[in-house]
Formats: sequence, C-alpha cells, structure tokens
Amino acid sequence: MRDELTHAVEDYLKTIYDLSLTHGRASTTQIAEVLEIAPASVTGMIKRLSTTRPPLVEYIKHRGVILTPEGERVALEIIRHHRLLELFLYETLGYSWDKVDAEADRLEHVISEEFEARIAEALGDPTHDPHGDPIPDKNLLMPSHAKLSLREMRPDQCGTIQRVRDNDPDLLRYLSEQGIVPQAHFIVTGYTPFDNNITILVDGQPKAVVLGPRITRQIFVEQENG
Amino acid sequence: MRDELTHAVEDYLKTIYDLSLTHGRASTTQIAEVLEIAPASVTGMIKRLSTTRPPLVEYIKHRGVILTPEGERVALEIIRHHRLLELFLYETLGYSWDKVDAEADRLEHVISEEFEARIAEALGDPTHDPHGDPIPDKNLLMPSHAKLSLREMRPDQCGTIQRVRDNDPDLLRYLSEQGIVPQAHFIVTGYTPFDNNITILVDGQPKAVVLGPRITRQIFVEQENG
DNA sequence: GACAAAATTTAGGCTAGCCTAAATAAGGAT
DNA sequence: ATCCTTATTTAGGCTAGCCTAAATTTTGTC
Ligand SMILES: [Mn+2]
Ligand SMILES: [Mn+2]
Ligand SMILES: [Mn+2]
Ligand SMILES: [Mn+2]
Repeated sequence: MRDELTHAVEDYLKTIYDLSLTHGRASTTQIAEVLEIAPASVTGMIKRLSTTRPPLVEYIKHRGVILTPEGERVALEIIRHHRLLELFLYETLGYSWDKVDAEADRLEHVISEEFEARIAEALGDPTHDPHGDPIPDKNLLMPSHAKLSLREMRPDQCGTIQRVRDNDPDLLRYLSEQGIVPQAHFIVTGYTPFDNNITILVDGQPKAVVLGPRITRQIFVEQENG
Repeated sequence: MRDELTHAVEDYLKTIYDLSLTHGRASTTQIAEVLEIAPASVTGMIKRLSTTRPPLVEYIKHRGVILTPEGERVALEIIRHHRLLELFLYETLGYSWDKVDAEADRLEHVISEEFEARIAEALGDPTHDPHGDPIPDKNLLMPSHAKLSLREMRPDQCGTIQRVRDNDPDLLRYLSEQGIVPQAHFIVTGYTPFDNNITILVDGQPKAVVLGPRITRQIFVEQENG
C-alpha cells in the first residue's frame, strides 16, 4: 500500500501526532523545537507532506498542520514500532528504562513488519511500553490511557502511576530511584500553592518526595476513588 | 573516536572489504554491481572516501581501491554488527536463515555499541553467523574460516559444510531443504568434468544431490583427511 | 603496435533535507 | 485602529547521493 517514506518524514509525522494530542493543531515552531531543526525547514517539509498523494497532513498557512487519516496511520505504525522496541530492549535485552527511547528512535524506521510481529509475539502482544505509554495494536488501535496528570492531584488523594514522559533520561533515572514507576501506588501528602509543589508517598518507599510542577506535569496517574 | 558515518559510506566500506578478500583490489564496476548503483556514482563516492581525514580507502585512478587501516576498522565494525544481528534474528527471534541478511543490512547501521554488546552477550559471544560466516570479536579480530570451496572437492573425499554465501534467499532455502547447512557432514560421490557438477551425499539425508558450479562455488567446506 | 571493446571518469543535473537572513503575517496591548 | 512582538514563510544556498550522457583511459586481440 504505502511505499517507502524517509526516516525524516516518519519523525515529522510521529511528532505531529504527539503534538496534536495535547495542542490540537501542530505549529511550525513546536515541530521545529521537538525535532531540533530550524522553523524554516519545517515549513518546507510540511508543504511537501501536504502535497503528496495521498496527503499526509492538512496544512493551512500560518495555522500549522493536522494529520490526515493516512498521515495518522503512518504515525501510529511508527509509534507501534517505537514502543514495541522500547519494551523489547527493556524486557529482552535488559536495557534500563532511560536508554530505550534513544535506541528505539533509530530502530523504529528500519525494522520490517516481520520484526514487528515477532517481537510483539515474543512480548505477548503488550499494551504498554516501559514508561506506561500505550502501544497501538496490530490494527493500530490505541489502548485507552490515563490523561490525569499528577499535577492536578491534592493531599489525601491516592492512585497509581500510569505513565511517565520518556524524553528525559536524567529525569527517568531520578524517578525510578524514588520508586516512581508505572503501577506504583502512592498517596498525596502535601501541596503548596504558588510553586505548585506536590508531595507524594510511594508505597514501599521510606520517605515522601516533593515534586515540582515541571516534574508532575510529566507524570500521568489513575486516581482512586476514596 | 570515529564520528558518524552515513549508512551509504558504511555499505561501501563493507562491500570493499568483501571484494578485497577475493579480488585483492575492489574495482569501480564490482562495487557498482554489488551496491546496484551506477559506476559513475561509485567513482564519486570513492573519491570522497579517499580524501576524508583519515582516509578510508586508498584510491588509484582507474585501478580501484583498497581499504586503509581505518577503513578496515569501520568495515569490520559493521560486519560484526551484521553477523551478530543475523544470529540474533535467527536464534532469538526465530527468523529463517534466508531472511536474516536483508533485515540485518538495515539494522547494522543504527544499533548502538550497547545493543551490539547486549546481543553478543545474550548469544554467548558467538564466532559464526547462521551461514557460517565468521564474526569479528570485540576487538575486531576475525576468526579463521574455511576457504576451500566445495567446487574443488572430488569423489570419495569427505568433509563438513562450513559456510554458505548468504546473498541469495532462494538458494539458501533450497540448500537447507537438502540438509546443506553449516556443520553438516558429507561425502562426495560424483564429479563430472566440463559441466563441473559435483554429487554429494549429506549425512542423514535420503538421497545424494547433484550441484552445479554456480552453487558449489558458494559453499565452503573443511575437508577431512581420509 | 594499432584498434576496438570494456572500464572508468568527467560533466551536468536532480531530490531530500537541512541552513541563514530577510520579508511578511498574526496577535496582543494600548 | 495602530504598533510592536512573535510566528511563519520566502529566498537563496549547501551537502549527500544518486542519475545519464559523453569523454577518456585501459586492455585484450590481431
Ligand atoms: Mn525516529
Ligand atoms: Mn516510551
Ligand atoms: Mn547495509
Ligand atoms: Mn551471513
């Protein structure tokens, strides 16, 4: 069906997919920041993506882009590769969870459908990667996932960690040292306004931890009704 | 030490290494054939490879190229990636031996040194890939390997299959159907001059097989003194 | 040793993807 | 509504890698 797309194109589509989830439409500058390239270069690329047949994005000048159904299909395919690879590196090869993202970022573009199928099977058709990110299934259907960020929680509320943004290796190492990993259960023991610090006590950990908003914004949880 | 080389450069160096083993110096046309690109393009690339610092090939106009020590180091690094990957795909992911080459050809350029180290360890620091090709060790030292081709053998001589060229998936499937795989023991039962057909009986196989020179040239064996 | 065939190089051109600098459009404050 | 800032696009340029067609060198044959 789809002929070969370049690695660059695949990375653009993956990035646009991610940005659309939180911001609706992806702007030139946002894409440029994530991909660490000049905004002018992004303009050139999204023009191309919007004029392929079929178009991969819908582009309105000065208004940014959204993915077309075909663009989304490609993005989900790459995201499936990426997250399956992360889990494979973590589970099968013993990588630490802060190193899998960088490796998967390159591998995602070169593995075949057979490779994808074989690691999916070896891992038992998993639904979530090591950071709790949902893995689209074979038909590219995305499992539901927590959207409540830890920043919104308040004292005496409790829940489980579901998902942690995976782009910052140092943060990931820090968090796992504190026991803040998917499935960990915690209770909020403190909140300070103005600086928006949140203190949580994670089950099985000796001490509570204070987390600033730059961190809590990156953590998604499932709240328990209690 | 070495900064990033492109996939294309790595494939050139790997190809030149291979060609040098059998032909001494690699010619423009030979490289072009293996890589399936126009000879004119090869000329352009080998000029570049010969003028990098340090140079990766030694180029004499109209006389082809040989690898410099640095070029050979890079080639061996990629060949180690390739062959470790082939074995990993074969052993760990259950690929058939005719499909591993194509997949490894892409993966070899993107895996990190950590990935290399982890699969090497998982496989027990192997010395040979699924086709019997030698895998350079961590220090890029190439294990010794059989250089006697099956084509040179004659009736009543026997030996074991050591190595089969891996570039033709159809041939690989055919050979494994006949039990012609590394470590298989066989005896030569026939030879016909002019057409250079060789008949061998492989241990454990019901019938002898006649193999033409196009095939026997691709198979390397260890002869048994008998 | 001349000459044709084969191998190789040169010349000119193309696409993908990036860049910087300059021009323009959008949005917010007054 | 105007001004200013910020976002975006346009213009022009660069490298990597490929291509074809034409020129040139090498080589094998007589
Ligand atoms: Mn990527
Ligand atoms: Mn992840
Ligand atoms: Mn390759
Ligand atoms: Mn092989």
